[in-house]
Amino acid sequence: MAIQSSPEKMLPLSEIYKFIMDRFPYYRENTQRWQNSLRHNLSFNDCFIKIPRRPDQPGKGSFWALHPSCGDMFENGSFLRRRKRFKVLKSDHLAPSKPADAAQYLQQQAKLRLSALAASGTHLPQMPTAAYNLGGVAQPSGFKHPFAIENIIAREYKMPGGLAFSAMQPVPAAYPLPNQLTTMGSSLGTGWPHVYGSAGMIDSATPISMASGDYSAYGVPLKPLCHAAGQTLPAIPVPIKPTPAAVPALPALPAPIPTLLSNSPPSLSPTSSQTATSQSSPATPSETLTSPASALHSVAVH
DNA sequence: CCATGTTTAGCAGCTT
DNA sequence: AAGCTGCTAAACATGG
Repeated sequence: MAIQSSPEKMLPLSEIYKFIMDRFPYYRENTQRWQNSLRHNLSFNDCFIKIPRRPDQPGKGSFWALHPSCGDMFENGSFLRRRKRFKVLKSDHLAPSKPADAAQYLQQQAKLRLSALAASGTHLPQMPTAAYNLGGVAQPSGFKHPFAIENIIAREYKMPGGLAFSAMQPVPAAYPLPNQLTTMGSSLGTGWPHVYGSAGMIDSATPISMASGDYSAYGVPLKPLCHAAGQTLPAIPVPIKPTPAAVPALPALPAPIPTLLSNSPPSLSPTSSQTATSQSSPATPSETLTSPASALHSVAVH
């Protein structure tokens, strides 16, 4: 999420930390645990690649980006669980494989995107590193996917099926919606559609039309959300299951806090496949704060 | 020194 | 049941 929401589709570790903590109060605690996990996942997963800093970007550590070919990795647009393990193939010639190439590629694409934005008169991000719109930016389209991050983190989310739940703090989110990640990636022939697809919003005033029939009674898309034009659209945190009760990390919070990428309790996220399919009883607030386990889409290899 | 990055390991839950 | 996935812990290396 953090990487994808950044203007250049790459972020230093510290910015990823910041992104997570800004959005998900749960992760303002026990930082050592999940940050270690995050680092582990970044290095361990082939879907994350390191982009060396340019000389004019002094600082510690590299930038992290998504591998060009990992676009189809997540199922149904959910960040919760990968469709399959992403492994870099030797035969993957469509996308840059060396970090240096990837860096050049990213920067090139970012320029393309920016110039396209400029040409279209689209508002450009004022602060590149803060482009996850922490201040809250209205989405250009009226379409609000039920799984949209803004819906998930809205204080009150009403499930299509009528199940209401209270979500975390009203942190405005600007995580790209499906309509923002449409065609451009593929039109550029990048082989990195989910990364650069956001450029699609530049000139695509037409959102992906999502007929109501595309959703089940529980708000689960009957059609894959992220494979319009064969590409992966952004996903949102989806809880798999409730976690054992524990002391709430942030007792002051009025409501459960969705965890970043996975393991958030069912009550938190309408995007939960379990919520949508088999899980019917909402988790208690205490459950919601127990398992940080989440987010990071790691691949544990055994 | 501390943040960052890599690697190994173990456990739990889920999928096949 | 076996394999896979996700999370966490921990040790260690590296670099600003």
